[in-house]
Amino acid sequence: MYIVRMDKNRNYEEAKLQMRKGMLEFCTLLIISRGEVYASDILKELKKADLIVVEGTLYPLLSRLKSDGLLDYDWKESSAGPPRKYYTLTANGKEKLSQLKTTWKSLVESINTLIRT
Amino acid sequence: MYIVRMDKNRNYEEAKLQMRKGMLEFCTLLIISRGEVYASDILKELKKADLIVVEGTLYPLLSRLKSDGLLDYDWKESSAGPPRKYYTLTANGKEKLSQLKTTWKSLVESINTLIRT
DNA sequence: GATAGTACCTTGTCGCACAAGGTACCGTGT
DNA sequence: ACACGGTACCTTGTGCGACAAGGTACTATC
Repeated sequence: MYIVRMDKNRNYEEAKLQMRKGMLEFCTLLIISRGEVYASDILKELKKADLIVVEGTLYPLLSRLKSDGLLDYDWKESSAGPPRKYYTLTANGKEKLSQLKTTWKSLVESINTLIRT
Repeated sequence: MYIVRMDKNRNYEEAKLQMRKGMLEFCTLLIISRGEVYASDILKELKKADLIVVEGTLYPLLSRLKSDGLLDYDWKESSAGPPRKYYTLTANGKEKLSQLKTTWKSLVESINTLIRT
């Protein structure tokens, strides 16, 4: 006898309609899609985009994305310091990102319409 | 002897750097700025913009904005049904909205740059 | 005076962003 | 050899807010 959990907040079909919640996720995927990066790189990029994030936010997010199968990582040694986790998008991650891009565009469209009216 | 609460999450100076959290707030202010509306009107408009919201989300939000001095309301009778609360922006609300518009534009800029790169 | 429609609001749950703190690896200086 | 400063990973505890579900109250119609 199994109990089926709906896992509401990981429902990616509905995520389409909740873009505001996924901003950070979207940007993170976006940054990773541009090339292998590790956590500190991502933090730097997010800050450039005025999306303030701290480690305590980013690491759990990366773990979530990993366990959702959107990300993968490889350990690579650093010339100075401990090894780093370099993240890449999986096929699912790319798929997801492309959906999010579409949603993003239509959200921007909608809000710009609101602003102009 | 008073205890001073910092009330972290109502700090509107920092809100500039946390746009993603304020999407819903932003859109709500935007909608109200276009003319007197009541809750159901706002819900309809938000849904048009693909920002799914339910009553249980909107009412507390409106109360928060009211107690922050960004909104005001007047009771008006309806031709059919109970009276309605029609919301308007206060001076502070207009000020806040104009800040948020600026932040929104620069956020869109940043993300579009990320997308293009 | 029941029902249907509209409108406002509250309660309980859960995920997430954050602050703060913790572990571990590496090279350099003494 | 070992203490340190720098880097990188991760966890724990707190509070807010989005949501689902349920509740109150007013109006008109049958």
